[in-house]
Amino acid sequence: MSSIKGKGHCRSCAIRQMSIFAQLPEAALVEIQHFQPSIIHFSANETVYHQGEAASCAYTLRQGLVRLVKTLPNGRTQIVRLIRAGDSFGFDGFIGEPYNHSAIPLCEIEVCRLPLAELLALKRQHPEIENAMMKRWIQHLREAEDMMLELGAKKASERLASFLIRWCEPVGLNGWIELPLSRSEIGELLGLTIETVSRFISDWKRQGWIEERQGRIHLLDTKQLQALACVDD
Amino acid sequence: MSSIKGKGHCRSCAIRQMSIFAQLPEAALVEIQHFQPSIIHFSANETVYHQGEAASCAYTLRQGLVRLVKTLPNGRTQIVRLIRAGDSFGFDGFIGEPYNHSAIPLCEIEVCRLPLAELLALKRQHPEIENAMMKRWIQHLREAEDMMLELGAKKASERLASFLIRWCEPVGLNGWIELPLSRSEIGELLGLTIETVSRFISDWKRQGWIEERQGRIHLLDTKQLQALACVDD
DNA sequence: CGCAATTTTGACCTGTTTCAAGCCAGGTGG
DNA sequence: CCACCTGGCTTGAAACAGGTCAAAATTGCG
Repeated sequence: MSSIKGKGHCRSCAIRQMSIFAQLPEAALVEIQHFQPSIIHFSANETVYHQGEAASCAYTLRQGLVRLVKTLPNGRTQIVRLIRAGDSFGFDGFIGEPYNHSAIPLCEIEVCRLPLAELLALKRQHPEIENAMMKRWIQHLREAEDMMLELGAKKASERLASFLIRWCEPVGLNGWIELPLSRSEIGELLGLTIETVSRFISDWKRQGWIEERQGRIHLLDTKQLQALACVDD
Repeated sequence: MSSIKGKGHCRSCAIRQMSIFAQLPEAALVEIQHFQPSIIHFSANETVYHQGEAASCAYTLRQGLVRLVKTLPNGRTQIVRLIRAGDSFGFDGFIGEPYNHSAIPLCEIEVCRLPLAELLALKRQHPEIENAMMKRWIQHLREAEDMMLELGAKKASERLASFLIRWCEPVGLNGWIELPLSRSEIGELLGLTIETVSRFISDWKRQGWIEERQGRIHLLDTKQLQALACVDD
């Protein structure tokens, strides 16, 4: 079950530097002490909010990984974005619309729940917040465009190679990194079946281009993957 | 060739009501008279800006239709958004990034070119502009998510039916409406080949579900199309 | 150890692309 | 005014990528 762990305080927040409140000056942090969003824990697959629900809060992810998923009436699904610590999501209420997707944790997570009304007021008063939110929306729009290119113009192996390269970027392309997505979740993200994902990964392991141990992955031959991936620009 | 037609004046702009300046009070319009963006004409397929170019201006479309296209190094392309009159595009410069896509007119167009530096200043001074831009970004993000679902989770016929229904919505689903996209442009948008698009459209014409004359289209049996489309919610 | 869940693999099938003609409408020039 | 050309659209046949279904292998876990 989800559990409220108490109230958050921006002043002492460990991940504030990664959030939309990063640029707020110390003075402002004192000033907005009345703003105490709830800190909430969710376990894996325990939905934070459902597609279609009225959107009265946005969320900032403090720990873990969340997938934003859209579902078709016939049950087919598509992951439209992965959320990492520091990222915020669920702003549909700002335009008076219900949530456009469901938010489902990939593992145990901790979020900071931000009532939109209060957030709106803060945003008005502090241009730094305003600005940070704007930048993130534009960035997300760019990422969404990139993803549409992946889904619309690339083949299975190209999408998968490109995904692995992007995923491993933080470790410079030659270290081990956690891959907390199951085969079927990778499939949901890339518009492929679990079998297709598994086949290519197995094949590339046999080729010696990647290796995997206990949910961690390591790219050995990025040249080959890069070539497969149809990398843009 | 593109041609500059002069300077725009928000006060007398015919499409201001549809733009991000819609909510500005009359008083503000007088106040910002120094803001005179260029009005520019482009002919069909004459690129407004290229993917990768430094982004120093955003644009508001005054007339016509624009496609935002991403291109892979191997030449494959994907239309990531269609822009209609009143819509703005090309804000990548706000986060210091080059354009993430190319903007190419589908027909003769007229745009209002907004220098980002000036727009940023206006946005700071006038919360109405700020707010209107925010709403549009959120809306575009939602539409992008919808499109990812289309591309990732739907079959060819489902994508096409769903596209036609959305396109014809403005005329209440039983009038004639302009369809200024060629088969190959529809394909680029939906991640399909021109042949696949043509086959389904021809088939549905034979079934008597749609008709088409001189670039205009008319849905006769929306029930059937709706069923095909896997309509969400 | 033994069970359940996930992943892998194989065989087969289907939807979509690819390649190749043919068609049709609109525009041009003889 | 008509033959011709051009570009977009349609249609068919064959190839192929990826999906589906089913079974086996592996992994994680109590």
